[in-house]
Amino acid sequence: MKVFNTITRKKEELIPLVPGEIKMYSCGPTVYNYFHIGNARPFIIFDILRRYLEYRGYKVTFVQNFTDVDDKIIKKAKEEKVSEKEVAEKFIKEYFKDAEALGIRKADYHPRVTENIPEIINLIKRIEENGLTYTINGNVYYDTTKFSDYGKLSKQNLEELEAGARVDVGDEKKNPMDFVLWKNQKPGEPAWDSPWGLGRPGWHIECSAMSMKYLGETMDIHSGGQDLIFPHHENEIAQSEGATGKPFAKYWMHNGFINVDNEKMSKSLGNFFTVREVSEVYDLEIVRLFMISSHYRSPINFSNELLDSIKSSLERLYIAKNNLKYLLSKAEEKERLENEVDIEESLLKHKDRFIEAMEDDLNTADAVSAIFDLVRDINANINDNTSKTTIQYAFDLYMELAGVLGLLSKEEKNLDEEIEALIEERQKARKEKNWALADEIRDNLNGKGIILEDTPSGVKWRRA
RNA sequence: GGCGACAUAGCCAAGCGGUAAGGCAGAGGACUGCAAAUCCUUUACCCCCGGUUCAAAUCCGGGUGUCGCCUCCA
Repeated sequence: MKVFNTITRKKEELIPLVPGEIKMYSCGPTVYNYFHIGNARPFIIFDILRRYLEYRGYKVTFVQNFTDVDDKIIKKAKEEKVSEKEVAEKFIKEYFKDAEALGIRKADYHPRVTENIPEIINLIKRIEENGLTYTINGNVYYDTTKFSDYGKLSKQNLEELEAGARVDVGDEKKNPMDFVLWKNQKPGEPAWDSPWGLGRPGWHIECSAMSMKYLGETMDIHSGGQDLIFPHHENEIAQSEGATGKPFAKYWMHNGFINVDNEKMSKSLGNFFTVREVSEVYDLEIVRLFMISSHYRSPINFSNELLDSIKSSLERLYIAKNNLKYLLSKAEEKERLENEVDIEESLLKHKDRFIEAMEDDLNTADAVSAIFDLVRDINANINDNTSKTTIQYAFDLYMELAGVLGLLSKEEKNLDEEIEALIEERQKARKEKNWALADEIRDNLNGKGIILEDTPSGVKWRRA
Protein backbone atom coordinates (compact mmCIF):
# COMPACT_ATOMS: atom_id res chain seq x y z
CA MET A 1 0.00 0.00 0.00
CA LYS A 2 1.12 3.52 -0.76
CA VAL A 3 0.52 6.33 1.69
CA PHE A 4 1.10 10.07 1.41
CA ASN A 5 3.62 10.94 4.10
CA THR A 6 3.40 14.55 5.22
CA ILE A 7 6.98 14.59 6.42
CA THR A 8 8.38 13.72 2.99
CA ARG A 9 5.49 15.19 1.03
CA LYS A 10 5.44 12.09 -1.09
CA LYS A 11 3.46 8.91 -1.52
CA GLU A 12 5.52 6.12 -0.03
CA GLU A 13 5.21 2.38 0.21
CA LEU A 14 3.89 1.52 3.65
CA ILE A 15 6.49 -0.71 5.21
CA PRO A 16 5.74 -1.56 8.84
CA LEU A 17 8.48 -1.48 11.46
CA VAL A 18 7.54 -5.01 12.41
CA PRO A 19 6.43 -7.10 9.44
CA GLY A 20 2.71 -7.80 9.54
CA GLU A 21 2.00 -5.30 12.29
CA ILE A 22 0.89 -1.68 12.22
CA LYS A 23 0.97 0.63 15.19
CA MET A 24 -1.09 3.74 14.66
CA TYR A 25 -2.10 6.71 16.73
CA SER A 26 -4.72 9.29 15.91
CA CYS A 27 -5.28 12.49 17.84
CA GLY A 28 -8.66 12.31 19.51
CA PRO A 29 -11.10 14.91 20.79
CA THR A 30 -10.89 17.34 23.65
CA VAL A 31 -14.04 16.35 25.47
CA TYR A 32 -15.80 19.59 26.38
CA ASN A 33 -18.60 19.44 23.82
CA TYR A 34 -20.23 17.32 21.14
CA PHE A 35 -17.88 16.93 18.23
CA HIS A 36 -18.68 18.50 14.89
CA ILE A 37 -18.70 17.25 11.32
CA GLY A 38 -15.20 18.54 10.74
CA ASN A 39 -13.90 16.60 13.72
CA ALA A 40 -15.66 13.53 12.41
CA ARG A 41 -13.60 13.34 9.23
CA PRO A 42 -10.34 12.00 10.72
CA PHE A 43 -12.27 9.65 12.98
CA ILE A 44 -13.98 8.11 9.96
CA ILE A 45 -10.99 8.17 7.62
CA PHE A 46 -8.55 6.57 10.00
CA ASP A 47 -11.16 4.07 11.10
CA ILE A 48 -11.27 3.01 7.46
CA LEU A 49 -7.49 2.91 7.20
CA ARG A 50 -7.46 0.62 10.21
CA ARG A 51 -10.21 -1.60 8.81
CA TYR A 52 -8.44 -1.82 5.49
CA LEU A 53 -5.07 -2.73 7.03
CA GLU A 54 -6.79 -5.43 9.05
CA TYR A 55 -8.56 -6.61 5.93
CA ARG A 56 -5.15 -6.95 4.29
CA GLY A 57 -4.00 -9.11 7.15
CA TYR A 58 -2.07 -6.71 9.37
CA LYS A 59 -2.31 -6.92 13.09
CA VAL A 60 -3.20 -3.33 13.86
CA THR A 61 -2.85 -1.61 17.22
CA PHE A 62 -4.85 1.57 17.14
CA VAL A 63 -4.70 4.23 19.82
CA GLN A 64 -6.83 7.35 20.05
CA ASN A 65 -6.66 9.61 23.07
CA PHE A 66 -9.16 11.73 24.94
CA THR A 67 -7.90 15.09 26.11
CA ASP A 68 -9.77 15.30 29.38
CA VAL A 69 -8.05 18.20 31.07
CA ASP A 70 -7.53 21.54 29.35
CA ASP A 71 -8.59 25.20 29.42
CA LYS A 72 -11.82 24.62 27.56
CA ILE A 73 -12.89 21.82 29.86
CA ILE A 74 -12.07 23.90 32.91
CA LYS A 75 -14.09 26.77 31.49
CA LYS A 76 -17.03 24.53 30.75
CA ALA A 77 -16.90 23.01 34.23
CA LYS A 78 -17.03 26.51 35.78
CA GLU A 79 -19.98 27.49 33.59
CA GLU A 80 -21.92 24.35 34.43
CA LYS A 81 -20.80 24.38 38.05
CA VAL A 82 -19.64 20.78 37.87
CA SER A 83 -16.24 19.15 38.09
CA GLU A 84 -13.86 18.86 35.15
CA LYS A 85 -14.16 15.12 35.48
CA GLU A 86 -17.92 15.24 35.08
CA VAL A 87 -17.63 17.32 31.93
CA ALA A 88 -15.09 14.91 30.48
CA GLU A 89 -17.03 11.79 31.43
CA LYS A 90 -20.17 13.15 29.88
CA PHE A 91 -18.63 14.03 26.54
CA ILE A 92 -16.62 10.85 26.33
CA LYS A 93 -19.91 9.02 26.60
CA GLU A 94 -21.44 11.28 23.96
CA TYR A 95 -18.40 10.77 21.74
CA PHE A 96 -18.94 7.04 21.73
CA LYS A 97 -22.61 7.47 20.96
CA ASP A 98 -21.99 9.59 17.88
CA ALA A 99 -18.95 7.58 16.83
CA GLU A 100 -20.94 4.38 16.87
CA ALA A 101 -23.69 5.90 14.74
CA LEU A 102 -20.99 6.99 12.28
CA GLY A 103 -19.75 3.42 12.09
CA ILE A 104 -16.48 4.20 13.87
CA ARG A 105 -15.11 1.26 15.78
CA LYS A 106 -13.59 1.74 19.19
CA ALA A 107 -9.81 2.00 19.21
CA ASP A 108 -7.79 -0.69 20.95
CA TYR A 109 -6.86 1.91 23.56
CA HIS A 110 -8.52 5.21 24.43
CA PRO A 111 -6.07 6.66 26.95
CA ARG A 112 -6.93 9.79 28.90
CA VAL A 113 -4.56 12.47 30.06
CA THR A 114 -5.70 12.31 33.66
CA GLU A 115 -4.93 8.61 33.80
CA ASN A 116 -1.41 9.03 32.45
CA ILE A 117 0.06 11.79 34.56
CA PRO A 118 3.04 9.70 35.80
CA GLU A 119 3.93 8.75 32.23
CA ILE A 120 3.74 12.38 31.19
CA ILE A 121 5.91 13.54 34.09
CA ASN A 122 8.49 10.88 33.29
CA LEU A 123 8.67 11.96 29.69
CA ILE A 124 9.13 15.60 30.65
CA LYS A 125 11.93 14.50 32.98
CA ARG A 126 13.68 12.78 30.12
CA ILE A 127 13.43 15.88 27.97
CA GLU A 128 14.70 17.95 30.85
CA GLU A 129 17.66 15.59 31.36
CA ASN A 130 18.55 16.10 27.72
CA GLY A 131 18.80 19.83 28.37
CA LEU A 132 15.94 20.86 26.12
CA THR A 133 13.81 22.65 28.69
CA TYR A 134 13.85 25.62 31.01
CA THR A 135 11.60 26.28 33.96
CA ILE A 136 10.15 29.61 35.01
CA ASN A 137 7.69 29.97 37.90
CA GLY A 138 6.81 26.29 37.85
CA ASN A 139 6.16 26.35 34.11
CA VAL A 140 8.34 23.95 32.16
CA TYR A 141 9.02 25.12 28.61
CA TYR A 142 10.47 23.34 25.65
CA ASP A 143 13.35 25.31 24.17
CA THR A 144 12.74 24.98 20.44
CA THR A 145 16.10 26.53 19.60
CA LYS A 146 17.80 23.48 21.10
CA PHE A 147 16.10 21.03 18.75
CA SER A 148 17.76 21.35 15.38
CA ASP A 149 15.05 19.44 13.52
CA TYR A 150 12.35 21.81 14.69
CA GLY A 151 10.06 22.55 11.75
CA LYS A 152 10.84 19.43 9.78
CA LEU A 153 7.22 18.32 9.55
CA SER A 154 5.68 21.66 8.65
CA LYS A 155 8.73 22.63 6.56
CA GLN A 156 9.18 25.85 8.42
CA ASN A 157 12.27 27.24 10.02
CA LEU A 158 12.19 29.09 13.30
CA GLU A 159 12.93 32.51 11.83
CA GLU A 160 10.06 32.29 9.38
CA LEU A 161 7.70 31.01 12.00
CA GLU A 162 8.58 33.86 14.28
CA ALA A 163 8.03 36.38 11.54
CA GLY A 164 4.43 35.28 11.28
CA ALA A 165 3.81 34.61 14.92
CA ARG A 166 2.08 36.89 17.32
CA VAL A 167 4.11 37.26 20.42
CA ASP A 168 2.05 37.47 23.56
CA VAL A 169 2.78 40.54 25.61
CA GLY A 170 4.44 39.74 28.89
CA ASP A 171 5.07 36.17 27.88
CA GLU A 172 7.78 34.61 29.99
CA LYS A 173 8.93 32.32 27.17
CA LYS A 174 12.41 32.90 25.76
CA ASN A 175 11.28 32.34 22.24
CA PRO A 176 7.80 32.73 20.76
CA MET A 177 7.88 29.20 19.38
CA ASP A 178 8.67 27.59 22.72
CA PHE A 179 5.74 25.76 24.23
CA VAL A 180 4.78 24.60 27.65
CA LEU A 181 5.26 21.02 28.81
CA TRP A 182 4.01 21.52 32.35
CA LYS A 183 1.79 24.38 33.49
CA ASN A 184 1.82 25.52 37.05
CA GLN A 185 -1.47 25.48 38.88
CA LYS A 186 -3.72 28.50 38.79
CA PRO A 187 -6.23 28.91 41.62
CA GLY A 188 -9.22 26.63 41.28
CA GLU A 189 -7.72 24.49 38.56
CA PRO A 190 -7.13 20.74 38.76
CA ALA A 191 -3.51 19.91 39.50
CA TRP A 192 -1.12 17.07 40.15
CA ASP A 193 2.09 16.96 42.08
CA SER A 194 5.31 16.99 40.08
CA PRO A 195 9.02 17.74 40.41
CA TRP A 196 8.18 21.30 39.30
CA GLY A 197 5.35 21.75 41.75
CA LEU A 198 1.59 21.43 41.43
CA GLY A 199 0.33 21.76 37.92
CA ARG A 200 -0.95 19.99 34.82
CA PRO A 201 0.43 18.86 31.48
CA GLY A 202 0.67 21.14 28.47
CA TRP A 203 -1.38 20.18 25.46
CA HIS A 204 1.22 18.52 23.25
CA ILE A 205 3.01 16.30 25.71
CA GLU A 206 0.06 13.96 26.30
CA CYS A 207 0.12 12.51 22.80
CA SER A 208 3.85 11.84 23.01
CA ALA A 209 3.55 10.13 26.37
CA MET A 210 0.45 8.09 25.66
CA SER A 211 1.48 6.95 22.20
CA MET A 212 4.83 5.75 23.55
CA LYS A 213 3.10 3.90 26.36
CA TYR A 214 1.05 1.78 23.99
CA LEU A 215 3.05 1.83 20.77
CA GLY A 216 6.66 2.24 21.81
CA GLU A 217 9.10 5.01 21.02
CA THR A 218 8.59 4.74 17.29
CA MET A 219 5.23 4.04 15.72
CA ASP A 220 4.21 3.36 12.15
CA ILE A 221 1.47 5.89 11.49
CA HIS A 222 0.52 9.05 13.29
CA SER A 223 -2.53 10.83 11.97
CA GLY A 224 -4.84 13.77 12.44
CA GLY A 225 -6.27 16.83 10.75
CA GLN A 226 -4.10 19.14 8.69
CA ASP A 227 -4.39 21.91 11.23
CA LEU A 228 -2.52 19.75 13.71
CA ILE A 229 0.62 19.71 11.57
CA PHE A 230 1.65 22.95 13.16
CA PRO A 231 2.16 23.34 16.00
CA HIS A 232 0.77 20.18 17.58
CA HIS A 233 2.52 17.46 15.60
CA GLU A 234 5.65 19.51 15.15
CA ASN A 235 5.84 19.80 18.91
CA GLU A 236 5.14 16.12 19.43
CA ILE A 237 8.15 15.36 17.26
CA ALA A 238 10.32 17.82 19.18
CA GLN A 239 9.31 16.32 22.52
CA SER A 240 9.43 12.69 21.57
CA GLU A 241 12.59 12.75 19.54
CA GLY A 242 14.13 15.15 22.03
CA ALA A 243 13.53 12.52 24.70
CA THR A 244 14.35 9.33 22.85
CA GLY A 245 16.63 10.35 20.01
CA LYS A 246 14.59 8.03 17.81
CA PRO A 247 12.16 8.86 15.02
CA PHE A 248 8.71 9.32 16.55
CA ALA A 249 6.56 8.17 13.65
CA LYS A 250 7.48 6.70 10.31
CA TYR A 251 4.43 7.99 8.46
CA TRP A 252 2.40 11.11 9.11
CA MET A 253 -1.05 11.23 7.58
CA HIS A 254 -3.27 14.30 7.59
CA ASN A 255 -6.80 14.73 6.35
CA GLY A 256 -8.14 17.87 4.66
CA PHE A 257 -10.88 20.04 6.06
CA ILE A 258 -14.61 20.13 5.83
CA ASN A 259 -15.73 23.52 4.56
CA VAL A 260 -19.00 25.37 4.76
CA ASP A 261 -19.49 27.79 1.90
CA ASN A 262 -15.85 27.24 1.04
CA GLU A 263 -14.61 28.19 4.47
CA LYS A 264 -13.15 25.87 7.03
CA MET A 265 -15.71 24.56 9.48
CA SER A 266 -14.46 25.61 12.87
CA LYS A 267 -15.62 26.52 16.29
CA SER A 268 -14.09 29.97 16.15
CA LEU A 269 -15.90 30.85 12.93
CA GLY A 270 -19.11 29.49 14.37
CA ASN A 271 -20.00 27.81 11.08
CA PHE A 272 -20.02 24.29 12.42
CA PHE A 273 -22.62 21.56 12.67
CA THR A 274 -22.30 19.03 15.43
CA VAL A 275 -22.71 15.41 14.50
CA ARG A 276 -25.50 15.26 17.05
CA GLU A 277 -27.42 18.03 15.26
CA VAL A 278 -27.00 16.42 11.87
CA SER A 279 -28.13 13.07 13.25
CA GLU A 280 -31.55 14.57 13.91
CA VAL A 281 -32.06 15.05 10.19
CA TYR A 282 -29.88 12.48 8.47
CA ASP A 283 -28.89 8.93 9.25
CA LEU A 284 -25.21 9.22 10.10
CA GLU A 285 -24.27 6.50 7.66
CA ILE A 286 -25.03 9.14 5.03
CA VAL A 287 -22.39 11.35 6.63
CA ARG A 288 -19.95 8.46 6.52
CA LEU A 289 -20.55 7.86 2.82
CA PHE A 290 -20.26 11.61 2.24
CA MET A 291 -16.83 11.62 3.88
CA ILE A 292 -15.47 8.76 1.84
CA SER A 293 -16.88 9.88 -1.49
CA SER A 294 -13.86 12.08 -1.97
CA HIS A 295 -10.18 11.68 -1.23
CA TYR A 296 -9.28 12.20 2.42
CA ARG A 297 -6.72 14.89 1.67
CA SER A 298 -9.05 17.05 -0.41
CA PRO A 299 -11.12 19.75 1.18
CA ILE A 300 -14.84 19.03 0.93
CA ASN A 301 -17.84 21.27 1.21
CA PHE A 302 -20.61 20.35 3.54
CA SER A 303 -24.22 21.13 2.68
CA ASN A 304 -27.69 19.66 2.99
CA GLU A 305 -27.99 19.44 -0.79
CA LEU A 306 -24.93 17.22 -0.86
CA LEU A 307 -26.23 15.01 1.92
CA ASP A 308 -29.52 14.67 0.07
CA SER A 309 -27.73 13.41 -2.99
CA ILE A 310 -25.59 11.06 -0.93
CA LYS A 311 -28.75 9.81 0.74
CA SER A 312 -30.03 8.66 -2.66
CA SER A 313 -26.70 6.98 -3.35
CA LEU A 314 -26.81 5.09 -0.08
CA GLU A 315 -30.38 4.01 -0.82
CA ARG A 316 -29.20 2.48 -4.04
CA LEU A 317 -26.61 0.49 -2.13
CA TYR A 318 -29.09 -0.71 0.45
CA ILE A 319 -31.68 -1.63 -2.18
CA ALA A 320 -29.07 -3.78 -3.89
CA LYS A 321 -28.21 -5.45 -0.60
CA ASN A 322 -31.86 -6.13 0.20
CA ASN A 323 -32.52 -7.40 -3.31
CA LEU A 324 -29.83 -10.00 -2.80
CA LYS A 325 -31.23 -10.96 0.56
CA TYR A 326 -34.66 -11.26 -0.97
CA LEU A 327 -33.36 -13.44 -3.80
CA LEU A 328 -31.49 -15.51 -1.28
CA SER A 329 -34.63 -16.11 0.74
CA LYS A 330 -36.49 -17.27 -2.37
CA ALA A 331 -33.70 -19.19 -4.02
CA GLU A 332 -33.60 -22.94 -4.10
CA GLU A 333 -30.61 -25.18 -4.52
CA LYS A 334 -30.44 -26.02 -8.15
CA GLU A 335 -28.10 -26.76 -10.99
CA ARG A 336 -25.88 -23.78 -11.69
CA LEU A 337 -26.24 -22.23 -15.09
CA GLU A 338 -23.23 -22.44 -17.34
CA ASN A 339 -22.55 -18.72 -17.35
CA GLU A 340 -22.52 -18.39 -13.58
CA VAL A 341 -18.81 -19.00 -13.35
CA ASP A 342 -18.33 -16.09 -15.75
CA ILE A 343 -20.59 -13.93 -13.64
CA GLU A 344 -18.57 -14.67 -10.52
CA GLU A 345 -15.37 -13.88 -12.34
CA SER A 346 -16.80 -10.64 -13.57
CA LEU A 347 -17.89 -9.66 -10.06
CA LEU A 348 -14.45 -10.44 -8.72
CA LYS A 349 -12.90 -7.86 -11.03
CA HIS A 350 -14.55 -5.12 -9.02
CA LYS A 351 -12.83 -6.39 -5.92
CA ASP A 352 -9.49 -6.06 -7.69
CA ARG A 353 -10.30 -2.49 -8.59
CA PHE A 354 -11.47 -1.81 -5.05
CA ILE A 355 -8.20 -3.03 -3.59
CA GLU A 356 -6.16 -1.21 -6.18
CA ALA A 357 -7.90 2.02 -5.21
CA MET A 358 -7.41 1.49 -1.49
CA GLU A 359 -3.76 0.60 -2.02
CA ASP A 360 -3.24 3.99 -3.62
CA ASP A 361 -3.19 6.23 -0.57
CA LEU A 362 -6.63 5.16 0.58
CA ASN A 363 -8.51 6.33 -2.50
CA THR A 364 -11.93 5.69 -1.04
CA ALA A 365 -13.67 7.69 -3.76
CA ASP A 366 -12.40 5.26 -6.36
CA ALA A 367 -13.13 2.34 -4.08
CA VAL A 368 -16.72 3.50 -3.69
CA SER A 369 -17.05 3.74 -7.45
CA ALA A 370 -15.83 0.13 -7.69
CA ILE A 371 -18.63 -0.82 -5.32
CA PHE A 372 -21.19 0.98 -7.48
CA ASP A 373 -19.87 -0.89 -10.51
CA LEU A 374 -20.22 -4.12 -8.59
CA VAL A 375 -23.80 -3.18 -7.75
CA ARG A 376 -24.64 -2.57 -11.38
CA ASP A 377 -23.08 -5.87 -12.31
CA ILE A 378 -25.10 -7.64 -9.64
CA ASN A 379 -28.35 -5.92 -10.56
CA ALA A 380 -27.87 -6.79 -14.20
CA ASN A 381 -26.79 -10.40 -13.78
CA ILE A 382 -28.18 -11.85 -10.58
CA ASN A 383 -31.88 -12.63 -10.67
CA ASP A 384 -34.57 -15.23 -9.90
CA ASN A 385 -32.92 -17.72 -12.22
CA THR A 386 -29.55 -17.56 -10.53
CA SER A 387 -28.53 -20.45 -8.31
CA LYS A 388 -28.38 -19.90 -4.58
CA THR A 389 -24.63 -20.53 -4.61
CA THR A 390 -23.97 -17.65 -6.96
CA ILE A 391 -26.37 -15.31 -5.19
CA GLN A 392 -24.60 -16.09 -1.94
CA TYR A 393 -21.27 -15.48 -3.64
CA ALA A 394 -22.40 -12.07 -4.85
CA PHE A 395 -23.85 -11.18 -1.48
CA ASP A 396 -20.73 -12.18 0.42
CA LEU A 397 -18.45 -10.29 -1.94
CA TYR A 398 -20.62 -7.19 -1.76
CA MET A 399 -20.77 -7.26 2.04
CA GLU A 400 -17.04 -7.91 2.26
CA LEU A 401 -16.15 -4.75 0.34
CA ALA A 402 -18.83 -2.62 1.97
CA GLY A 403 -17.60 -3.85 5.34
CA VAL A 404 -14.09 -2.56 4.69
CA LEU A 405 -15.62 0.89 4.33
CA GLY A 406 -17.88 0.31 7.30
CA LEU A 407 -21.05 0.56 5.23
CA LEU A 408 -24.32 -1.37 4.93
CA SER A 409 -24.29 -2.98 8.34
CA LYS A 410 -27.89 -2.06 9.12
CA GLU A 411 -30.65 -4.62 8.73
CA GLU A 412 -34.28 -3.91 7.88
CA LYS A 413 -36.59 -4.39 10.81
CA ASN A 414 -39.46 -6.76 10.19
CA LEU A 415 -42.91 -5.50 9.37
CA ASP A 416 -45.64 -5.59 11.93
CA GLU A 417 -48.65 -7.83 11.39
CA GLU A 418 -51.00 -5.05 10.46
CA ILE A 419 -48.85 -4.03 7.53
CA GLU A 420 -48.35 -7.60 6.42
CA ALA A 421 -52.10 -8.05 6.40
CA LEU A 422 -52.47 -4.98 4.20
CA ILE A 423 -49.93 -6.36 1.77
CA GLU A 424 -51.90 -9.62 1.65
CA GLU A 425 -55.08 -7.75 1.05
CA ARG A 426 -53.49 -5.86 -1.82
CA GLN A 427 -52.24 -9.06 -3.38
CA LYS A 428 -55.77 -10.39 -3.33
CA ALA A 429 -57.06 -7.22 -4.94
CA ARG A 430 -54.40 -7.50 -7.63
CA LYS A 431 -55.39 -11.05 -8.39
CA GLU A 432 -58.92 -9.82 -8.84
CA LYS A 433 -57.59 -6.98 -10.98
CA ASN A 434 -59.08 -4.52 -8.54
CA TRP A 435 -56.40 -1.96 -9.36
CA ALA A 436 -58.17 0.88 -7.61
CA LEU A 437 -58.08 -0.91 -4.25
CA ALA A 438 -54.55 -2.23 -4.82
CA ASP A 439 -53.26 1.27 -5.56
CA GLU A 440 -55.10 2.71 -2.60
CA ILE A 441 -53.43 0.25 -0.26
CA ARG A 442 -50.07 0.94 -1.83
CA ASP A 443 -50.51 4.70 -1.42
CA ASN A 444 -51.64 4.13 2.13
CA LEU A 445 -48.52 2.12 2.94
CA ASN A 446 -46.43 4.69 1.16
CA GLY A 447 -47.73 7.25 3.58
CA LYS A 448 -46.48 5.03 6.38
CA GLY A 449 -43.05 4.96 4.85
CA ILE A 450 -43.34 1.49 3.34
CA ILE A 451 -42.54 1.28 -0.36
CA LEU A 452 -43.80 -1.77 -2.23
CA GLU A 453 -42.24 -3.34 -5.27
CA ASP A 454 -44.02 -6.00 -7.29
CA THR A 455 -41.53 -8.49 -8.64
CA PRO A 456 -42.04 -11.69 -10.63
CA SER A 457 -41.44 -13.75 -7.50
CA GLY A 458 -43.60 -11.75 -5.13
CA VAL A 459 -43.96 -8.46 -3.32
CA LYS A 460 -40.93 -6.78 -1.88
CA TRP A 461 -41.03 -3.92 0.53
CA ARG A 462 -38.60 -1.43 1.95
CA ARG A 463 -38.68 1.57 4.20
CA ALA A 464 -38.36 5.02 2.74
C1' G B 1 6.17 37.68 4.59
C1' G B 2 7.04 31.99 5.00
C1' C B 3 4.82 27.07 3.99
C1' G B 4 0.98 24.46 1.37
C1' A B 5 -3.53 22.79 -1.25
C1' C B 6 -7.11 23.12 -5.02
C1' A B 7 -9.54 24.60 -10.06
C1' U B 8 -12.69 18.14 -14.42
C1' A B 9 -20.41 17.93 -16.92
C1' G B 10 -26.31 21.21 -13.70
C1' C B 11 -24.24 19.38 -8.61
C1' C B 12 -20.56 16.02 -6.12
C1' A B 13 -16.16 13.45 -7.57
C1' A B 14 -11.98 9.81 -9.60
C1' G B 15 -7.99 10.33 -12.88
C1' C B 16 -0.80 10.70 -11.85
C1' G B 17 1.67 10.77 -20.20
C1' G B 18 -2.02 7.19 -24.58
C1' U B 19 -7.21 10.24 -25.92
C1' A B 20 -12.44 11.53 -19.78
C1' A B 21 -14.57 6.24 -13.72
C1' G B 22 -18.57 6.51 -10.39
C1' G B 23 -22.80 8.93 -7.74
C1' C B 24 -26.91 12.58 -7.63
C1' A B 25 -30.18 15.31 -10.78
C1' G B 26 -32.29 15.56 -16.05
C1' A B 27 -33.90 13.34 -20.93
C1' G B 28 -35.31 8.99 -24.00
C1' G B 29 -36.27 3.67 -24.13
C1' A B 30 -37.18 -1.49 -21.98
C1' C B 31 -39.80 -3.96 -18.01
C1' U B 32 -44.82 -3.17 -15.15
C1' G B 33 -52.09 -3.41 -14.86
C1' C B 34 -50.05 1.39 -13.24
C1' A B 35 -45.94 2.07 -10.22
C1' A B 36 -41.39 1.01 -7.68
C1' A B 37 -36.80 -1.16 -8.27
C1' U B 38 -33.64 -2.47 -12.24
C1' C B 39 -31.32 -2.40 -17.05
C1' C B 40 -29.97 0.19 -21.77
C1' U B 41 -28.99 4.92 -24.21
C1' U B 42 -27.85 10.03 -23.44
C1' U B 43 -25.27 14.98 -21.16
C1' A B 44 -17.42 17.54 -20.72
C1' C B 45 -13.68 22.95 -25.76
C1' C B 46 -10.75 18.91 -18.13
C1' C B 47 -9.72 27.83 -15.42
C1' C B 48 -6.40 30.82 -19.09
C1' C B 49 -1.60 31.47 -21.91
C1' G B 50 2.93 29.41 -23.36
C1' G B 51 6.45 25.10 -23.45
C1' U B 52 8.22 19.72 -23.49
C1' U B 53 6.41 15.22 -26.15
C1' C B 54 4.54 11.15 -31.65
C1' A B 55 0.89 11.92 -27.64
C1' A B 56 -0.83 16.37 -21.87
C1' A B 57 -6.76 16.86 -17.69
C1' U B 58 -2.15 14.60 -16.42
C1' C B 59 4.85 17.05 -16.88
C1' C B 60 7.35 22.30 -16.90
C1' G B 61 6.91 27.86 -16.80
C1' G B 62 3.69 32.08 -16.30
C1' G B 63 -1.17 34.01 -15.19
C1' U B 64 -6.15 34.15 -12.84
C1' G B 65 -9.32 32.54 -8.97
C1' U B 66 -10.50 29.95 -4.29
C1' C B 67 -8.95 27.97 0.28
C1' G B 68 -5.74 26.38 4.44
C1' C B 69 -1.51 26.54 8.17
C1' C B 70 1.98 29.99 10.57
C1' U B 71 -2.89 31.54 17.13
C1' C B 72 -7.10 27.07 20.52
C1' C B 73 -8.73 24.24 16.29
C1' A B 74 -9.77 17.67 13.00
